[in-house]
Amino acid sequence: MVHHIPVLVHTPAHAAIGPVLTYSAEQKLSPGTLVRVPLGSRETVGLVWTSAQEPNEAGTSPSVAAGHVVRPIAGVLHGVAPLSPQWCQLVTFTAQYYQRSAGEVAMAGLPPQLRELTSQQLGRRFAATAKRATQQEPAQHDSAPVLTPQQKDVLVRLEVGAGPFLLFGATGSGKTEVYLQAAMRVLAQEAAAQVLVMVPEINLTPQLEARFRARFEPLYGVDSVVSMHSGMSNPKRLRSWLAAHQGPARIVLGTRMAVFASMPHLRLIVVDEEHDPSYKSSEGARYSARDLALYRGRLAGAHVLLGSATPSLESWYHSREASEGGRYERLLMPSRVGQGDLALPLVRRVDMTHQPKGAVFSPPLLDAMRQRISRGEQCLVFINRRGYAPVLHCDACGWKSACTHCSAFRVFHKIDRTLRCHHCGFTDKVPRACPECGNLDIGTQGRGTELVEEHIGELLADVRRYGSQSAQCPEGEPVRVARIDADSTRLKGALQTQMAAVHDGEVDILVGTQMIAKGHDFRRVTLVAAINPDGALYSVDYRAPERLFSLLMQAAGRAGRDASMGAHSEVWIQTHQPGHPLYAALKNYDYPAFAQSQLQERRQAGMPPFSFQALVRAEARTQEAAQAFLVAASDAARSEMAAWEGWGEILQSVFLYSAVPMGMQRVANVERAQMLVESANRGALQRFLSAWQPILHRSRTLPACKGLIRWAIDVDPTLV
DNA sequence: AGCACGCCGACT
DNA sequence: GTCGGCGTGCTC
Repeated sequence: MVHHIPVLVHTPAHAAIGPVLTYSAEQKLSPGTLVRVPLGSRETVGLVWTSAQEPNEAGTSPSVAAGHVVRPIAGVLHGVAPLSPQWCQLVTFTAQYYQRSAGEVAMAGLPPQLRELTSQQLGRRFAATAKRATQQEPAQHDSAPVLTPQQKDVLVRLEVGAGPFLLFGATGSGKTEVYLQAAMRVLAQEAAAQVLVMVPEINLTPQLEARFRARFEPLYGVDSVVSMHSGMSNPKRLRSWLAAHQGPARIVLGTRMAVFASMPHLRLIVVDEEHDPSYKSSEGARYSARDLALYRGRLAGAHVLLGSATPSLESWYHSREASEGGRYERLLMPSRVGQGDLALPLVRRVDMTHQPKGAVFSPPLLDAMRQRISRGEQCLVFINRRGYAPVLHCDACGWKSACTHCSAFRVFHKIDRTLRCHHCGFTDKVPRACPECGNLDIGTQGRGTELVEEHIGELLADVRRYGSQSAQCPEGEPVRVARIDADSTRLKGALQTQMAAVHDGEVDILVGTQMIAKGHDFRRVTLVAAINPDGALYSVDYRAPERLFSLLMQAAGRAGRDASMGAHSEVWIQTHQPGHPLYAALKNYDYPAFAQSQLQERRQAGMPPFSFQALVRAEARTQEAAQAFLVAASDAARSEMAAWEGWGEILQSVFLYSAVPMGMQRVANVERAQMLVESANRGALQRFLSAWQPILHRSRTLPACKGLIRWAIDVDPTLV
């Protein structure tokens, strides 16, 4: 008896190939089974799927396009249990909601090595994982600390409530301990229970992993805590995946990709720093791991706990009182552990309009830094651009260091005397003279981390440090400045090494980008300074203010983590807008006030969460082709759908904006354009997008669109 | 997405 | 004379 088997393979949504392929097999195969199938001239891994077709008179056999020969399955990946119906449902939902093919989503959610290994190799891996799990070595277990009343209260509410929960907790209020104990309770309640914990960045996984390992490995054995992120080698990733899929992994820690981890007994999902933009994928299926976590939680009957000191406006809005329509339960942890409310650093705003013109560091800030350093305390300096100066320019002829491939300026890196494009990577030596007119006197514009590092070293060259460890040096020691940014941490492990140096007190001033605001606690830092954060106040990106607020709150959390120093810690903001409401709210650490004003603006402007958006992006050889494609596709949508029965209402509620060049119009000689689609009704937007997909695909071939390279739909986009 | 087939420029 | 660029088209 030959059966027809529906199979998903890795193909994009708009490929000419069907979303589900049909193969033949001797035996019936249940959905979720991994198989090897021939595809064209190659063999690839596929996933047995449930037929999307209506059952016909012959049963449930899926339809095959006329004239196609059905090829037999090459083999089954024995040893790997089928993916659960729930996991398949998560794939289906993701594909539908984010307008991609189920095959693409499914295969992207599986470890890459699954596609490369043979059935036998996998079988061996499978056995190895199972064996490791049985070799449990008892180890000293890290006992849980005494909880604050706030933490206890939150844990009780987690147990009695249904969720989803939004844990609104100040930096340092002990959110991680809540995650640990919530996980502990879930695991204790049910023999096979599993917990998924997500963090926004790879950098944050090692320290979290260490804490979870110390707490759970002694109780649940080796492999009971595994990580999943893109920085791992493929074999390690497969090992973690198998451990989660088979059950020995009780805790999975990871970045956004971990939301697709196969966890048959998932009971709790934690999304730490839930507001972080990294949860939104920016390539392939552009999913939001936070949103998918909520969906998956509902599907699996698992509790979902979102945590943040500065929640996303969406989550904040959804956690309003249930009587006002809120859907999440808001849990509060306002104060820092063991220190009371007094321990939050004082926020000082320096009015730069009253400071010497062009000063990078205002005199009062410099004085404050001098004092701290001479006492042996540390300072953190934030600047949002890496490199020495964002632009090089010639006064004589007006030449600027534009990138020849992108609509951006190339950044001057003094360290290796290069001009580098941060968008396409195009790099060459800094010219000695202006390339246009030969003028020898070319200057810099703006400032980056390298310049600030150099500059602060010079300004404080005379300061001597009399820390406790330099007692043997009565004259004191010179100031040591370090810089941490994407350039200084390019090498593997460099970030850890540099952070360790700061912890060990080998650095007095740390200059860096946002990178240093996240995760790491610096016990001896008592002053945090934002040199020039105003840019976000005028940005075209309507989410820039909330990102700035969140960054500054996180930065403030870096200061005064040590109880003895907390009392006099300070956050300095150099600004030309000292009266701006954002800074006023920050001064009081009043996120609710900030969120309320932002939500009010969003409501008035009809922006998310009061509307739903999608963006179609097009990339082409020329800007004209990119826009022509978008215009053609939207014209076709309007004219074709108008004739469809029952679509009047949908078309009326979906608004198509005009095609415009993207903010970064050209990258690596590719022109980019976008078109915003908006609706107050999520369902209408969804139905429109699904129906639009084939029209978009067809528009590609129009003569006016010659030169189009690719296009993609981005649902709930973050950049507008 | 892969991978093959296919038609035009600089090298052994 | 070949190697190799990536443009178009196909895969159950």
